[in-house]
This record gives sequence, C-alpha cells and structure tokens, in this order.
Amino acid sequence: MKLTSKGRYAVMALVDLARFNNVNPVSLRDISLRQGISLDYLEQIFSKLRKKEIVQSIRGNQGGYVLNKKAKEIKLTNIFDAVDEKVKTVQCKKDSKKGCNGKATKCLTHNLWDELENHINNFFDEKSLEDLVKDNTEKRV
Amino acid sequence: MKLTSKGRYAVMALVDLARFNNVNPVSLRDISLRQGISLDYLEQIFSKLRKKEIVQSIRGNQGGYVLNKKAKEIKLTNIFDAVDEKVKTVQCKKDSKKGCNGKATKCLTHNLWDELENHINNFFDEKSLEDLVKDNTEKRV
DNA sequence: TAGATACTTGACTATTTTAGTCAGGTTTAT
DNA sequence: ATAAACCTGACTAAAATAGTCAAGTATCTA
Repeated sequence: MKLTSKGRYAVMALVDLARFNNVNPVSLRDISLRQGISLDYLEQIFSKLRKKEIVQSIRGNQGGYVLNKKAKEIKLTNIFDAVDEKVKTVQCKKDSKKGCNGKATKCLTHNLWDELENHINNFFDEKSLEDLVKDNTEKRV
Repeated sequence: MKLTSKGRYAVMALVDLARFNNVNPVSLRDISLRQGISLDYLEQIFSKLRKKEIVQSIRGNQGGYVLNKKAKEIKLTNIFDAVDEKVKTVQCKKDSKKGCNGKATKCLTHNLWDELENHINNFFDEKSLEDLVKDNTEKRV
C-alpha cells in the first residue's frame, strides 16, 4: 500500500498555495519552483482541482490560482477525491452478483478491508488544509 | 493509495488456515480452491510467510502448513511485513542529506504523512488473526 | 521402495499503473 | 501586440503487479 505522487503533490501544492492565498493569485510556475514539481504535471493536477471547485483559475498575465473555499473547509478527502487518489482495499463491492474472488459469499476478510477503509478515511475527513498550514507556520518559528 | 493483492491474499489465506489449524496441516491446494487464489502465487506468498516464521511447513503426502504462533499473536503488521506490503507515504526518510524532493528542508507536508503512517500502522498493530477468525465465525451463524 | 502428494525455488512475462513529457493551443493584463 | 499563464489531450518510459512456468526436493502411505 502506498500513496502515489499525484496525491502528495496535490496536497503539497495546495498547502503552498494556501500560504500565499491572501495576497495574489499564485502561478503554477512559482509552485513548481518552490516545491520541485514538474510544471506540466502540476497543470494536470490543477485541472482536476479546478473541476472539483477546490481552486479557481485566473487566466492571463499575472494570473494563477486561488483557493475557491476557505482553507478550513477543504479536507484532505476532497483533495484526494479530486485527483483520483482513492483508498481502495478490495475489489468486490461494485459487482453485486459476485462476492469477492468470484465466490458466492463475501471473502473471509471483507469486513476487515471495510473497516480499514473507514479508519483511513476518517483521518482524511478530519484534516483540513488549514490544519496543515498552521502545522507548518508554527514549526517555522 | 491501494492495498495490493499480495497483502490481501496473504491475510485471506492465513484466516483460512487458522480456521482449520487445530486439526491437520492445511495444503495450499485446498486454500487455493477455497479462496480462489492461484496455487503458484500462494506458494510465493507462503514462502515469505515461512521465512518470517509465521507459518511452518510440513512436507510430503498429507503435508501442508500450520501456524507457527498462536493466532492471537499474529498481527496484521507481521503479515504485511512478511509479504513486503508496506504503508509507504513519502520518499524522503532514508536520504538524510536531502529533504523531500531534493530540497534542503522538509516538505510542507512531511509531518502529515508521518502521522498518516502511524494512524494506519496502529490499526494493523492491533488487529490479530484471532480477531479476524472470530469476526468470521460469529457472522456465519 | 514406488509413487503420489505437497512443499521449494527461481526465472520469466503480460498487463497495468505511474509519473511524467510534449505539443499546441486559448485567455487576458499591460 | 505580446508575454505570462492557464488549458487540453495525446503520448511514453519505467516500474510495479499479478501472476505463470519449470524443475526440482522431501516425506508419507501402500
């Protein structure tokens, strides 16, 4: 189990953005330079964030992105959801005909993965962008 | 983020094994049939479980595998560890020279991933094979 | 002691996912 | 006008995943 770069980058970029958000739109170029993330890749990521209305774009010269909601209202769940980073533990949910692994019944560990999924999602539901920004400015003395 | 099949299969197979454990060694062939997991793949998985002393093998006719410890003492952490399923959230720990993404300092979200990792690992540390077996026999009415 | 059962090991591979790159736009402030 | 910056879709190299395949070795039972 691992967290992919796309999810990590999305969160990093948004924390970066949130810290400068009150002043001006932040260009992806700046985020790219500060965070060491490829510009092209950032564009892909922000395209998704915009579609989910987490950020708002401002085109043209001096443009960039701003948050579309208060940092407090943006939860990690929303971010991961936007970039298709899911906690996916078991394949047997959508297929209502079959249980897990094509068996008629639920697999022996079905409930376990459900529980785990909830456990992780709770963590993501509670953490907001604001928490992360605070966490960081505090430590920066 | 997702859990891979290897980890899922390892847990499924061990729960299966644990349920029959008191009687006789359980052959991989039986587990393969009951759980719908490829025999060859199970062999790979059990080879790892044996090396970590989670199971014990009994060769020859009527052979198979038995648990090497009490089900209560086998935690999910041990299982995942044995099959190389790790909760891996961020790449920047081992390289002590660099911070995350080659920057001098920790990335903005470094602490977040640490926290998440702990959160998940706590879940795995607490759940034992015995819990899973109980969970299952109860529901089977 | 023959034969079957079942573990053991290592190499190989098709498929999918990931982490981007690349090219060619469009919009808008100055 | 033009440069900065967003926007989109197609493409791709590399890695991980989920196995398969082959050739054993050990041990129980008849």
